Amino acid sequence: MPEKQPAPSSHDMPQEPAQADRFCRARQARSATLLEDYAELIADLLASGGEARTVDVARRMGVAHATAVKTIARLKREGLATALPYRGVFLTAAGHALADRVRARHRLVVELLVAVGVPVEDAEADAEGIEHHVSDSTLAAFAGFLQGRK
Amino acid sequence: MPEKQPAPSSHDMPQEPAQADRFCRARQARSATLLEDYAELIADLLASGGEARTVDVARRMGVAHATAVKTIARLKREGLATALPYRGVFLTAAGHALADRVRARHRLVVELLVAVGVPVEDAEADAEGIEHHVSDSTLAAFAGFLQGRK
DNA sequence: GTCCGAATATAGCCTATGCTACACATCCTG
DNA sequence: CAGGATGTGTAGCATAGGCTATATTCGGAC
Repeated sequence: MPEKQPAPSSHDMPQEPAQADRFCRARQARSATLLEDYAELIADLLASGGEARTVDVARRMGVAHATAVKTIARLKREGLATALPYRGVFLTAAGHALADRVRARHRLVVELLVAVGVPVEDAEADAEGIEHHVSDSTLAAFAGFLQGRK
Repeated sequence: MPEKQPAPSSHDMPQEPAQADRFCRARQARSATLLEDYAELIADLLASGGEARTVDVARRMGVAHATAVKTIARLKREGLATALPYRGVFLTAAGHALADRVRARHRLVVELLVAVGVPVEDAEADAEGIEHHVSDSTLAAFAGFLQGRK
């Protein structure tokens, strides 16, 4: 048995278990993404208009309303939201807490991007995807960096 | 008909179509993520070991080998890879091009994160998720920022 | 050359996330 | 207060991306 030779490594690669970990974490972040986005959006709608209608949520997410209904059902299942039939959607305490965390993260990511020279519009758009993959450590570094250049 | 009043806006919200666009783009990026990651990993394996075995791909992605087989089938379907049964996996020209783009993006993201103070380990981990959401505009800004502080 | 273990592939199942089409409620208008 | 527009919910379908369990094939040891 060739005893797993480390390969002719003409080119560095990360250690295998560390790499698998990274991908697993990225996958997990991806699956949390949707609920986070919905929670944030619903919180924004509640704050700005007083109510969150499924049709508004759907329009703003850019999906069919049936899709929004299903995702809201999942939010309810996970204890993040409540809704009575034909009334709007509301967030539980947990839902609000999640939305607050996500929003803070989003703002910081946008600020950081802008600080390094990304146009505001692009920063907003990219932040929508990036925010879900920013670890606490990275977030802290962002805050420190922004602080330092004020 | 109340003519869609802009809502008591106690709190700013993005324009609705722009926001939907952002979410759509984020969703699209998310669905491209997997293929990009696989292409990059396979390219790395080919470069460092000379061959990419499905078992290695699976181990490094942190998934069951059956999952890797399925995703590789999708790569083939999309014209990014080729594979003969029981031989390794190879990338087409398109696959290599994709891998190169992804790799360049990955490196730049890591560099940027490190430059603003993120520990290398965390930068590597977060970049795995972030890289798929960085637009060309943002990428260019990153490059400019790094250039400027050299 | 045969046989066994490792690698590979297939099959079948599950959940998440989209969609369209259809059914039912609500509410505003006249 | 009747009726239609609009909002809401349900049903059924598709694909992506996980998994486990079960073949198959390959390749090296003997």
